[in-house]
Order: sequence, then structure tokens, then C-alpha cells
Amino acid sequence: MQKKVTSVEVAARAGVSQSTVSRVFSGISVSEAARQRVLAAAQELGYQPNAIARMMSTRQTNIVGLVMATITSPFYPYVLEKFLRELQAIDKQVLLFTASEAQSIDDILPLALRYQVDALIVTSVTLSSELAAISAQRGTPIVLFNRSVSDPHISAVCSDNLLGAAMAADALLDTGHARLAWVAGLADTSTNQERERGFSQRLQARGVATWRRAQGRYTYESGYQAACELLDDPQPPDGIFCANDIMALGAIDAIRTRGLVVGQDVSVIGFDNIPMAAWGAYQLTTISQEVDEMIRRTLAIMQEKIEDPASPSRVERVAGRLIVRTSVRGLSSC
Amino acid sequence: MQKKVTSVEVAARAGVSQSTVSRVFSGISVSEAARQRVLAAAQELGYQPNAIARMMSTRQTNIVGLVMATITSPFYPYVLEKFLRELQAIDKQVLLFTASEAQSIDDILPLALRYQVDALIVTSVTLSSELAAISAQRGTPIVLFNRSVSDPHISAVCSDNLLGAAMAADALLDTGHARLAWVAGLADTSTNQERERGFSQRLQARGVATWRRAQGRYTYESGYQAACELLDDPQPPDGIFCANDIMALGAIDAIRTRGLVVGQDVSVIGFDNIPMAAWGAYQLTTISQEVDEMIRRTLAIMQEKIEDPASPSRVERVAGRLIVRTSVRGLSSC
DNA sequence: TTGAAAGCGCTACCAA
DNA sequence: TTGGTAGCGCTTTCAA
Repeated sequence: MQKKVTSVEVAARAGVSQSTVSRVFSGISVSEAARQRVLAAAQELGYQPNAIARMMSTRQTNIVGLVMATITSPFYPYVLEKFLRELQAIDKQVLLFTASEAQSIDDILPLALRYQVDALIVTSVTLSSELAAISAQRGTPIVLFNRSVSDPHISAVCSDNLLGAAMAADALLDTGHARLAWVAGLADTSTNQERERGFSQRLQARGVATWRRAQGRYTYESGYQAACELLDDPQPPDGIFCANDIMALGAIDAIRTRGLVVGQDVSVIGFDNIPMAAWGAYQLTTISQEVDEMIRRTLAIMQEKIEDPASPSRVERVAGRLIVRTSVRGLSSC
Repeated sequence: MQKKVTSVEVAARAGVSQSTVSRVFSGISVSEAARQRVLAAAQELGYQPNAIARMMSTRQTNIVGLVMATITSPFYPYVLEKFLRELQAIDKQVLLFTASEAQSIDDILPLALRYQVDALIVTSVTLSSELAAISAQRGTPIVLFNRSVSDPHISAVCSDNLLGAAMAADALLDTGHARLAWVAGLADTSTNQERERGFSQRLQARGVATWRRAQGRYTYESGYQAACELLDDPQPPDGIFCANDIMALGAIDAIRTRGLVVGQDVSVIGFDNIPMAAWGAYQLTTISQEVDEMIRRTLAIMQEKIEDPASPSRVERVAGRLIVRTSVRGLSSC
């Protein structure tokens, strides 16, 4: 256990200067003879350059901080894995932080900043604007994913939730559903607010004045619970729009427990298009979030900001699509 | 954008030496007067100590590398989140790496080592023994989670897969199932091998000489597919044990597609006890993996190894439990 | 309790 | 192409 092998030792063994060893591992021009000797010596000693020391002198970490709240919500694992692969592909390492959903990251951000991350990607967490200012002043770009915020310092990429929710309203209305309901997610998330607004605005625009509402928390159990409340009404809904897929799946199971048939007695439509929505037991009609595209744009903004921290911030919205399965009565796939 | 505020600048502003600033942020005894002035100056300048520089001088990163393959497999998000919270609680940051399932981490490990991680937790990836040796020599502890390996340098925590699979066999046999089948996961994972061995050994011990086998890949689709194959047999099975829950859910949907009733015509039992197994549409009987306990032990081993790299390696096995739901005919919950 | 100064292991600049 | 050397921003002796 010779814990630390440094470039100095490799240099000594290879009979070159420490600078030369550094050059070999930085891919800078070095005579072939020297390179071979250095590589051989490094091999024998089990040398790996110390990335921390390198960061120290280059003042560049190539580390991206990723802040996620609920990794366990089925929408996020894919998001995380995709970010990870894309980031690894451009030689950035990922320092992962978690914060509870709807918690501000005021305590996470300073910590992340200490690690001199090149940029911070923040998923499903609300961000206070003082902190936004701090990071702007410090020159550490922050990009929000699937969350929006009004702060002009902050860039964000999200789904077009207004549009998506309107599409859901149309899908239900076009197929003749008359008693509609909305199952909300966590109240203080921007996604939930936007989806609720999009849904209600479209209903009103089409002359529907009333609909039922139940409060959920973006979880399976809360969707199940919300659907039960809705179904207990003397005038139960015949079309339910859930703020996300996982609640929609809970709602489906609740409906079936009552002996009702989904897509016949009651229609359900979700938002996200998570893998389980396609599973045989559910066949959930839903509004997709185009995750790959959202991630692509998030990384593009991040790169821009890293290269030019003064580049203007912006919010991009990616339109989702209506994914037709069998949970909404009367909808034919195109 | 005054990008870099260092302790020197804080010191100047506070009228103390740089050493004193360092002491304040390291929690070392400093006169109250000085501490206040330093804190005030730091506040005004927006100073945060540079963690990279600290690592440099202390030669301790407090970073743990986490290597995961398939984050998207529903068993892992909870594992990841739990590890993250526990690690954050003891002030360790997490550098996350991904490798494809069943790929050796020979390319990830050297990279992680460059970051001087205090330890490496490796999940669902096979590890070559040369690399095990390297990390041992370097003094970087590796703990495998949910994977075992015969290398004596490597510690590991996994479920007692032999026992769990035997319990599954018993559950099926005790309830009078006569035509059994096994749906395998990825062939080169230790979990799959152990579960297959545990299942077949118990069957043989109880005098059952034959059972059908289908190959899956630990995914919903492969479970669906495998069940279809099994059901196409002229003598279809009446009891199916799947190497993990997600394949079992696929199998259930396949069975239903044939118009058969799960837990009546065909029984299905899984392994993991993921959240979806409890969902209304599935009600999957399964063998649990006691994740919290497994994580607790993994971190305990990790800590030991960090404190004393020479401490002996060991493999710990955590017994799972039979979780009775409705997918196996004739099983009454206790 | 404080300050001065010597590193930590690299990169990058300057001469040779 | 090479080697020498000055930092990077901290922590940690050692004296004062």
C-alpha cells in the first residue's frame, strides 16, 4: 500500500523531468522516446495523475453539479442516467446532490459552489433569487431542468406545460367527456402550476365552467387517494387529468378497485410518458415530456454559459405530444 | 463577476492573517473578535472556502465514488437516493459514474481513482480482479453492493440470494404448483447465478427434477417475452419464478394478455420488492431485498476500510423475506 | 491566539 | 523538445 505515487517519482524512474511527465499525461508534444519511458514507468508504479492537483493549477474542475430532489419518482431515473452519460461523454464528472422536493436549495448551493463546479444543473427544486444572484456574481451558471423561475439570471428548460395540459383538456373534451377532474401535484412546483393553468384555461376557453379538483403529491399513493375522493362524489367524473403519470397509475388502480373500467366508465390521462405508462396493465394515454430533447438543450445552454458566462439567460420550452393508448375512451391513435 | 474570492482577500479585509481565516472556516480556536471580523468580511465578499484547495493540502477529498449501471431499473433509484442521503449526512460528497450493466468497470475505476475518492461503492457491475488488486494497492477501498465476487480483496454486501430463491421455490411447491419455470436475468451477474442455483437446488432437494427455463435481461419487456415463450409450451407452467420483480410484472401482463388469471391459472413470484410490486394492478408476491439494512452495512464496511485500509474484507449477506400478495395461488399472508 | 512560511501535486511559462 | 520554477488556495507546523 504505497498510497501515493506522484509525477515526481515517475519522472525519476523514467529519467526525465517532472514537467515531461505532466506533458505526457496532458497530451502535449513530447518525443516518442520520452513518452514511452514515462508511460512504462507510470505503468510499473501504478501512477494515475491526481485530478485534484490538476484542478488546482488549471482552476478548472470539469465537474458539473447535479441537484435532484426525488430520484425515486419514475420520471427521473432516466433523466439522471441520460445526463450522466452525456456528461461523461464530454469528460465532465458529476457531483450529485439531493434535496427534498419543494425544498429550496439554499443549503445545497453554497456547498456545491465550494467544489468549484463548472456549472450546476438543478432538477425539481425551487431556487431562491438571492442564491441565483450569488451564483451569477460568482460566475457559476445554473440551468434549471423541468422547473421554471422568473429570475432573469437563470436559464431553464422545461416542457411546454401550458400547451400539454391544453392538449389533455382537448383530448378529453373532443371525445365527449362531460364531468372533468384535475388531480394536482405538489402545489409549489412550477410544473404543477403551469399544468393546472393550462388545463383550466383551455376548459374555460371551450366553455366548460366547472370541474372537480383533488390534491395529490406526485406519488402513486396520492393519485390513488385523489381518485378515491373524486369517485366518492355523487357526480363522479368521467375524465380525469393527472399532473403526472405516476398519479394517473394510482388513479387507474383506484378506479378498478371500484369495479369500474378505465377507458370506458372513466377516462384517465397523465403527463410524462414514463415507461410504466406503456405497460400492459395500464396502457395510459398521456402527454409526453420529450426528455432527450430537453436534456440536449439543457446541456447546450450549460456549455454556452461555461464558455461565456455573460451570455444571456433564457428559458426554453419543449412541446410534448399526445401519446394515445387505451385509458381515454374514444381516442383513436393516429 | 469577480469570479474568485480567496482567503487572502478576506484576510486583508478583516485585518487578520490568511491563517486566521483558514482557522475560522476549519472550526479551529480563534478569538471571538477575530472570528466575527472574518465572518463579516467573508459575508461581504461572498467568500466560500475552496474545497479543491482544501483537498490538496489535507490530501483527503471526502468524496465517495458511486458506480451504477442501470439506474433506470426500478430497484436502483431508491438505493441511489438512500446512499446519497446517508453519505451527505456524514459530509461526504458523491461522484457518480455509470457503466453499462455487465460491463467491467476497468475503464471507470482508473478515472475514479484520479479523483482520489476516499472509497468506491460499486453497484451492479462486474469487477476484474486485476483492478481489485490495483485499488487495494492504492489503498482505495471498494465495496460491492448487490454483487459478489470471489476476490478476497473486495468486500461486498448482497442479499442472501440462495436462501431467497429457495424460499420462492418453497412458496410455489408448498402451494401445490406442479409445473415450475424460472425466468433468468442477465447471465453474467452474480445475483442471477445465485438465484438460479438457489432455486434449482431447492427443487432438486424436494424431489422436483424438471422445470422450464426462459432467459430474460432484467427488464419488463424481457419478462413479458419470456413468459410468452413459457406459455406457448404445450405444457405451460403453473408457477413462474422471475429473477427480479420488473420481469415478473412483465410476465404478469403477458399472462393476462392470454386471458389467464394470475394467482389462479398461473402464479408468479418475483425478487426485490420494488414499489410497483405493491401496486393494485399487480399485487406481486415476492422475495424482498432489505435495502436499508444492506446500505447500512455497506456504509459501515466503507467507514471501517477508510479508517483502516488494512482491515479485512468480508462479504455480508442479508436475508430477504417472503412478501405475500396475491400473485401466488394458495398463499395466505401471515 | 496569531502570523509566517512550507508544502500538497499538478500546470504553464520561460529559457535553454 | 526539454527542464526549472512560480504559482493555484488552502492546511499545518513552528515561533512569536
